[in-house]
Amino acid sequence: MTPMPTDSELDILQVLWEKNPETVRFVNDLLNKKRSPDDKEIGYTTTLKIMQLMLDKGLLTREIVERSHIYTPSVSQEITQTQVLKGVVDNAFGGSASSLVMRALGSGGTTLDELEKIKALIQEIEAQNRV
Amino acid sequence: MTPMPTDSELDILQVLWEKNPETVRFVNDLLNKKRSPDDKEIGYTTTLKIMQLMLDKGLLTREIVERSHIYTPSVSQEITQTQVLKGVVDNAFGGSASSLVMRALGSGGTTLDELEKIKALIQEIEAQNRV
DNA sequence: CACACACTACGAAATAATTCGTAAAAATTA
DNA sequence: TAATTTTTACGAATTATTTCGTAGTGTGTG
Repeated sequence: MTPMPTDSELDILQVLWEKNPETVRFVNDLLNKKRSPDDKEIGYTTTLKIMQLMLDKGLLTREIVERSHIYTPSVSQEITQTQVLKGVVDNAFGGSASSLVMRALGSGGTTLDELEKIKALIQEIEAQNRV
Repeated sequence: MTPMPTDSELDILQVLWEKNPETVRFVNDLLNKKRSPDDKEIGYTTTLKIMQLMLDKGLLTREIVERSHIYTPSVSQEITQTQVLKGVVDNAFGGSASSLVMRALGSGGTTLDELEKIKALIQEIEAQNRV
């Protein structure tokens, strides 16, 4: 299995999952656009270095198109998010996924619309379980 | 605000939230009992050092009882879990708490019983919102 | 062609987190 | 009371992560 991505690596993966595939330049520009204007810019070579390390670790693949490197995630968003979540459940929620869910729902930040979707998912899981 | 606890700090906080308040010896023993027998033991002074750092950061307080130091968390489980969750939502779920919830529910690990509790919580939140 | 520009490679510094050794002090035990 | 044990304090090594400077290479422009 690929190693757990670090925080900066997750920042980069999030860009690539959305915009995949892309160049270092593109990723770096977008990361800088996203961050609050008061903290310091990430240098281009910083992003480059991290993406090169991710390549070594097997988190990304790349191909050379017109002498520029184009990166693609080699780990899926779904698997990675599940992996991250498992880490957090263990590390901060005593292993209980449901207490994580309850905490997430309880601290606001979920619209009524989203609650509907979540209810629908629960129905689905229950139906699945009933088979 | 207190800083975000590191991974080892969260391990310790989890013990103290549950068993609070306790000594370094107790925490260290319990942490070692919990971990898989194949990875190396955490040394007593390691746990001691981290708890001392946590004291400096304001994550713990302590009092001296019969010349032994007794530690108590000075951050609540609820606030800390919310803080950790916010970090993860930003760092791995593009800021969407509901997609974190859906992922957590989707990857199994939730019993029917827990699903019921979650549904109840959703009802409650919806009722709240309807006011 | 010479210069400026964009890109990659890579070493290494800076920062953060974890781990432990050793010393000192106090308590218990033999 | 001497030896052993328990505990805290603290410096320092180790490991992981992030950051960047500099050099090299190729492209295009004036």
